[in-house]
Amino acid sequence: MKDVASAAGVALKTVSRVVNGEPGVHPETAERVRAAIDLLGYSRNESARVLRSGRTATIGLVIEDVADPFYAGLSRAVEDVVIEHGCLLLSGSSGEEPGRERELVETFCARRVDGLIVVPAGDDHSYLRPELEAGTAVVFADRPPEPGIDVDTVLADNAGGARRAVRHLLEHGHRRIAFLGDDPAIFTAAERLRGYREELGELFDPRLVSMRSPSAVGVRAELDRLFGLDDPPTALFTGNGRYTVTTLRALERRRVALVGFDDFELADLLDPGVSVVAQDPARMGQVAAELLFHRLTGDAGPSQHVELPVQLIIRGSGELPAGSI
Amino acid sequence: MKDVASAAGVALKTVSRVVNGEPGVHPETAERVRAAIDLLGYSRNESARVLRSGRTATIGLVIEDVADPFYAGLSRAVEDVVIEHGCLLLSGSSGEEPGRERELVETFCARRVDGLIVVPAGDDHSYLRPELEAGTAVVFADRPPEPGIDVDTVLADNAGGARRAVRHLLEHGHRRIAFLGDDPAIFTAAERLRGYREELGELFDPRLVSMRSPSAVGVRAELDRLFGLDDPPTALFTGNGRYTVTTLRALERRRVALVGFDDFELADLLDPGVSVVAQDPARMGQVAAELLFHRLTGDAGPSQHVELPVQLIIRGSGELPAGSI
DNA sequence: GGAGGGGCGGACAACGTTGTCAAGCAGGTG
DNA sequence: CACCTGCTTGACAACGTTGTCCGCCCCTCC
Repeated sequence: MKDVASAAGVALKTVSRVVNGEPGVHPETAERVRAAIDLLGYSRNESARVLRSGRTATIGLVIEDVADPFYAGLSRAVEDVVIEHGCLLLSGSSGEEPGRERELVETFCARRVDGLIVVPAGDDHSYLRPELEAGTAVVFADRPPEPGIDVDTVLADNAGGARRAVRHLLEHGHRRIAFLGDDPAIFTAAERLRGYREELGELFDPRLVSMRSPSAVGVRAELDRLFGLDDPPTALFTGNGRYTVTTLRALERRRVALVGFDDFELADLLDPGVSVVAQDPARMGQVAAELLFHRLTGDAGPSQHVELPVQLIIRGSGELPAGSI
Repeated sequence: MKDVASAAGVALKTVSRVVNGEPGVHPETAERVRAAIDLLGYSRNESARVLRSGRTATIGLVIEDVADPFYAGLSRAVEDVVIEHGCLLLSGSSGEEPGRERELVETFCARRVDGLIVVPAGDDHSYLRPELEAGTAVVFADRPPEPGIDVDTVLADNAGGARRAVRHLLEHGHRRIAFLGDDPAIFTAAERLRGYREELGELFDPRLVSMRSPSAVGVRAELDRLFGLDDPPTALFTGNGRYTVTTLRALERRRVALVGFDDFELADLLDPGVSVVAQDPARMGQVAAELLFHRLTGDAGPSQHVELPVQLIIRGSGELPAGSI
């Protein structure tokens, strides 16, 4: 900028004014400055600007894994809102490790991001307190923060979706419905289990529940166990997208009534099409980002908690009658 | 940092030394400084550090769309390498718009990223010249830069993959093989068309080629046109993952011999399983990031051009005989 | 006891930008 | 002609960090 100023024969500040489109610069002078800028290929140093102004125009996003379609969709939606507000997005995958989550958040904060969107991997968010007090805006998405932390949150209607899935299977005559889901330490998994249990009421049987991380081998073994029971399940409810796919693969084209949580590409092309309770990851990302920018533009009201609806999509697998194995 | 210094009763510089682990500080003093840091919840302002040192420890990634599984996989791999080097990742989706690509690159450069990985959307990369001269390291992935720009590049063996796919179909008795692909203005689409054409040799028939953006309606119409020909195709070769899925959907479970470029989740669960020529997006991201860090650690040799192999995966659809429609 | 040296701590400038404040200048008005 | 006003421009400090350089203190050795 100094070079531009001397090339244009003006003061530093005048160049700054031109670069920032501030008023009060003679059009002719501004033109001369712009010419010098082009000539020298100058581009403003954002680090210095940040240092001076305090605003980084950067948002941090911590998710579990960008390579997971759910989070990829969420990311893209967040990115669109962020760009629209003239900001950039720093993103990182926690890989479901609380330590990594914390590291990412702290690194983002050291870079003075204006706001954070976090899909938490762990339960302990006390490390966020100093940041919150320092005025960093934070929004949690998909999973809530630990109880003591009071920030804007966007969740899906996990329990309601599970109830809807189970009700659908009950309506098709099933009484023995198994649940295959993630470790209940994960909030969404626990919520879906709750919905499943509530909807089943007296039909609930703990032997029909299998919750662990979705390895192909593990799921296969669990299916063997379930179908080996005296009173085996006639229908399956799978607790997330990856679980649904792993289960379908383990079933090896056996036709079993099944409803999955989360939609996934090609669910409609399988035979039968896979009925699912669909979330809208893009909407979740969009809402989270909008809540964040609402805070950034000065809203200091009480924290908001948004619950997004889910939708049952009927494609065939959920409508198979009992006894079709 | 100033507050920490006065709280610990030392000079600014001493705090700086402790924070950076520089030698020459009495252990006891360092301990006092660390206590003050914890007490005040201090975290170093990276912007100021960048301003002073010039290194941002940030890499920019421009892709087409994070929500596309191919780029999501690539992103994740880039992210892993970047984190391993103690850096962060700024990413943005160009949405296949050259203007957006340019904007993203320029914004990243204004933030003084140490390096850039670009999946270009456009053909004109002259805007990169000043950045390259300014010493920003750049790697192109998936598609090459315009001819005049000489930078490290990672491409898949697009033409070879297409040849392999076509050869596979020829080996199964097909002589009328249609190609459905993206606009040949896109490098990868053009290369795949070239491979298709070369492998077919005299069997090549321009009426069997359909290249446009993959809308559901468009693909349906093209299939109608192709199958309405006097001498209709007996097999399809689809030019990328999205095209393959759109085509499968348009086929409405008609059984047609098909090989797709790009692997996709659930390809194995469809009936028949979809044979594909698979790229490895994670490997591409990893190689691109490693090339970049190689440059950043001082390699000034001639630009490198890596071609990644592709792999034919046989699952059933590519092995259907002619006349099975 | 004094000189020399090593270990440690501190003062200061600089990175590139922007906010504050004031100066210069032309034109209009009393 | 003096004064005021409004427009344009510029000088300077400050943001928080790090690199350079200097000085102090204590120890050791002569």
